[in-house]
Amino acid sequence: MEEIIFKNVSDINLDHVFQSGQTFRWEKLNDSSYKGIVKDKFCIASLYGTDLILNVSDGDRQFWHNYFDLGANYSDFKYRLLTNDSKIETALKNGYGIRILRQDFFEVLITFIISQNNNIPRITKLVKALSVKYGEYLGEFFGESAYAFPTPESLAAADAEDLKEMKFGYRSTYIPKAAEQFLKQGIPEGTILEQTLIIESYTGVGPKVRSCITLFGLHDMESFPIDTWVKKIMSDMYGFKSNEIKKMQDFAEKRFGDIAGLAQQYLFFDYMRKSYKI
DNA sequence: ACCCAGGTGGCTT
DNA sequence: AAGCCACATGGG
Repeated sequence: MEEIIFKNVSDINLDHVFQSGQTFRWEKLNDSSYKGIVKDKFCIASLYGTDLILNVSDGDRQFWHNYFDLGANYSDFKYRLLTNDSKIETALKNGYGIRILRQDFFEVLITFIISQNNNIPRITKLVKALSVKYGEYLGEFFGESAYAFPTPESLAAADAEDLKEMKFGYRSTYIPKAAEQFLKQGIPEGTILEQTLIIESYTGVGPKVRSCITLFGLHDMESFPIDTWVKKIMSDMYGFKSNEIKKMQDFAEKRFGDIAGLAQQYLFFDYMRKSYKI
């Protein structure tokens, strides 16, 4: 294990980063630390004041700098959101340390296919079980065997019947199918509109899951995923009816512009936290 | 026994 | 284009 230190990191809080429903591969250890697996690396991330300390199996500083999106200025983002909409202030305060991680596209594709009509604790369990069964063994890590997220090849070869036994339910057939399509097409390229069409052509991917994939897997900060929580937020805060999805999208685009996805994360995190009382 | 969770596919108006 | 409904599973 090697240590990487990023000093004076602003706008970061590990609970906010890892419990905002963007990744399902990090586990809380104590007040200041999480352990997680990213690609074929494991990591213990700790925050002491404004110093982000990583103990990692692979000390590639640039990789982790990119993963945590440390090149971006989130104070500026928040300032812009607030000047456009004073109503978002509470959510910005409660989720001040959210950052949009730069995650692996394929992992995001599969985990958000799993996420549909499901809840975060259960998604986390399923993603872990999937990694244990189909992912590469990385070694012992905090007294536990660590496994990478499965490769497209291994999931393309997975048997849907096995996935059913693992309780993936009706999503079982979607997973090998998606992996197979990804092997043929790779990461979608072109304009965001072209990418959108490709991503929604996956079975089990509709507008909401696609939106999460472009936001978290392609770092398209304009994407504004509307799930059951966001529907509630949009009706409680802004007076929309719960079936007015198109109107909500247009509103978000107008009000939050090129960082609507980030605004969504602050709102989602704040509302979900209050409802779950985590 | 119902309702809900980071919804979607398929079918019917 | 919009409105139903089935779909697996587990927790409240």
